[in-house]
Amino acid sequence: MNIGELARAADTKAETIRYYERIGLLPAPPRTPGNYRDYSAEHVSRLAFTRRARDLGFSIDQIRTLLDLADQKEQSCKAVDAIAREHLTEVKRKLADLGALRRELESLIGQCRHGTIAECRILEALAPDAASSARA
Amino acid sequence: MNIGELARAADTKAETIRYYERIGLLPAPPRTPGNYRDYSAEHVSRLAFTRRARDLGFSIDQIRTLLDLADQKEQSCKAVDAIAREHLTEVKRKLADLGALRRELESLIGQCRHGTIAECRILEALAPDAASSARA
DNA sequence: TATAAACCTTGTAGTAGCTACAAGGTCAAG
DNA sequence: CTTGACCTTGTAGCTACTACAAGGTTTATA
Repeated sequence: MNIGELARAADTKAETIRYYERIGLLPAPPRTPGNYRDYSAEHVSRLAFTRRARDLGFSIDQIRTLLDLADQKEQSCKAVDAIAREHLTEVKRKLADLGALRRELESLIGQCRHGTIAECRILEALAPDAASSARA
Repeated sequence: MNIGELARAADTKAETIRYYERIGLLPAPPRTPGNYRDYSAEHVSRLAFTRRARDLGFSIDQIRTLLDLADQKEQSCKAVDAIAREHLTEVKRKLADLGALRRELESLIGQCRHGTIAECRILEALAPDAASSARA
């Protein structure tokens, strides 16, 4: 299976696959006589795992660790759980930040009086102490 | 006022200020005889505006436009309002995405049975069709 | 058999928004 | 007059790709 076929199988781009190989996330496959990469089913599942984890927002480094862990069948899954929880915490933090941001933006927009730039409340609100740039 | 003072005044790093100058976001100030940048109050408020807008998640390009608009006092503030609304829409989209992500992660973590890697539900759930990498 | 289209190869540079150096110049204090 | 804290430029690094250029391979068709 060549790189284009793998790309279609795992819903990725060929360039991304080469990138993953370069950074050591996906093992380099054997080559055909014509120097094409020749992938197996193992590559497909490893790449599919990676893509799914990326969709869920795990970083490349976290995925690298997860893939390493996945190969140690006898170990406890504590470390896996820890990575997932760590990521969840991060997602919750971002949610809180974005929620606050949303409220701020809505308040900003709510102040618009549809007048001229000179009396624009949005620009005023953006200039914290509003010394000059929006009023000078 | 030199770059360090401006940095403290606008809660930024000197390197960031130089970067903003390089990309044309902050106008290049005059220089002292010793070739130090020499900033005025106008620079402080422009930078403060920029930082505030960055904190609210506006892109550098959006800020560039906002700063341009802020100088056209007679124009209507429609364009300003449009940029803010566009950004709010984007923030809402991200909130929805992150919310969905959070639910997925919570469900993932809720499945953990604290056993071995071989029976790890998190890893299983991450491998979409779970062909081999997590089970082979 | 020729040739063109559709693939593949490598390497490099670009994206956003900074941040972190290195190697050197300037300035204020003691 | 030296020490240390500043400043200068230029370049490379960060994340996770994406896009291209210049060339080689394979496959289909005329």
